[in-house]
Amino acid sequence: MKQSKLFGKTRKDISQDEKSINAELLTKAGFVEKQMAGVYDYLPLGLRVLRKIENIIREEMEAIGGQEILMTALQAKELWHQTGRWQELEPIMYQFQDHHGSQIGLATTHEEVITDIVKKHLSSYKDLPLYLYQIQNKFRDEKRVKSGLLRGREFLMKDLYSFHIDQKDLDEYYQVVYQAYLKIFKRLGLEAFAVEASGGAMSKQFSHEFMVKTEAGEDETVLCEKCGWAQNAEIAKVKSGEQCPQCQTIVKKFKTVEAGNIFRLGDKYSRPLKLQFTNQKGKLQEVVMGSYGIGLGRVMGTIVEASHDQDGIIWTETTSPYQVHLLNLAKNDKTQGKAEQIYKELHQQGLEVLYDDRDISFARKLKDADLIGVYWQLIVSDKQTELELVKRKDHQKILGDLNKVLSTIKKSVR
RNA sequence: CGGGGUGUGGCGCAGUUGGCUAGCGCGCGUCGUUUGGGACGAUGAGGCCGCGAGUUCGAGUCUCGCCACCCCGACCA
Repeated sequence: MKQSKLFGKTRKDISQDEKSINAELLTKAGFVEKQMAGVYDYLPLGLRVLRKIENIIREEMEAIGGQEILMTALQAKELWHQTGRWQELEPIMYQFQDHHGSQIGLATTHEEVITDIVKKHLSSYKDLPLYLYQIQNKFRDEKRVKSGLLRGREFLMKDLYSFHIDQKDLDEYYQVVYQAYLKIFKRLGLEAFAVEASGGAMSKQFSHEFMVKTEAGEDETVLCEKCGWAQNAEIAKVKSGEQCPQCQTIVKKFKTVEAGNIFRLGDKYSRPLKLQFTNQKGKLQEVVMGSYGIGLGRVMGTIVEASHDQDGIIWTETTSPYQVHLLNLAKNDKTQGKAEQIYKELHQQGLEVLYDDRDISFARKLKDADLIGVYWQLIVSDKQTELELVKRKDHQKILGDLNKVLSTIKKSVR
């Protein structure tokens, strides 16, 4: 992609009202644009990152047997009435009347709908277990939005729902998802750890939250840095400064962001909505359910919070909007041609390249590149005869010819 | 839900006790000089001062009424 054609410019100044680091950097770098408080548009760079996050999550969902579907955001009151959540969620659900006088709600979550859909296609124990997921927008009329992408009113979320014949089967799959989640966050380049939490409005049974350490976080977690034991500070029996119940190390309290969560729902939804199946003995029985979420925008915001410096964002290898940011600092024609050639070559090698071909000063190119935060920066210039490959993460520099550069990048990508 | 604040070129902001032609920075256009860490000069385009009413010789500025938005706190993924 030639940067001269890229939609979305970097900006030096943005509104002083924007307090969060993630929204500030993402806006300055041209990844997102705020439409309203807690509602963000994604520009080309931002969407590329979102897609990368999405693809990693999708791959891991498929790997544990998930089948992707897409449910509606518009939902009728009737369905929600049956579980009692039309009233329960009234404070955060967008509810309104359409021109026919029907009561409609925008989905805050999809347990009711998925249960209703599955009911139409599930009848026997032979149909179980079943794993369905979607990546779709959720709407929540938060009393107070804040922290940029970390708490929005419209946000993209991956939600997986599982259906089982009994609690035992759910418990086993719960562990599978647990491991898949750890893998997802690892692939995203985030250091996440699972903490025990109460199920909140979703479930009465124990659940887990996947937390990432950052000052921008709204949650507090008691964590043992040695063995990884952790609990949500709200329900933790062990307090900061006390000994870890597993390894006796002193535990500490950290601010964290909840990037994902998993719940055992049991029959909370299958009972009121009558999602039943015929068991081996020919009798009707309630399906046992689980639900598992990850907020994609929140993940994106969390990466920025957890990985940036004074100059800008530092994307992780797998979430960087492009793999390489090629910077043309040349002014004479010969080097200009060299940059063009390298751009074509990298492209042929199958690498995603953002090529800064703009006719502006070198200083602005470097500033912009640091702000945008692509994982690798590749600099072509008159002064330096060799190519300069810079890892944005630690400013580690590698000088060499194109072959050396290519092998370094490819080795890093694996 | 409580508290605080803001609406002025595309963006960020200033605008005094009401006063004359509404400014500054960034960005954008043109020309020239520059080129390894946000270069410089010249020149140009771009405004229903949130909306409505009122006071006044005169309103961005004062009064009243709307509308919209933002930040902080409690709460919540």
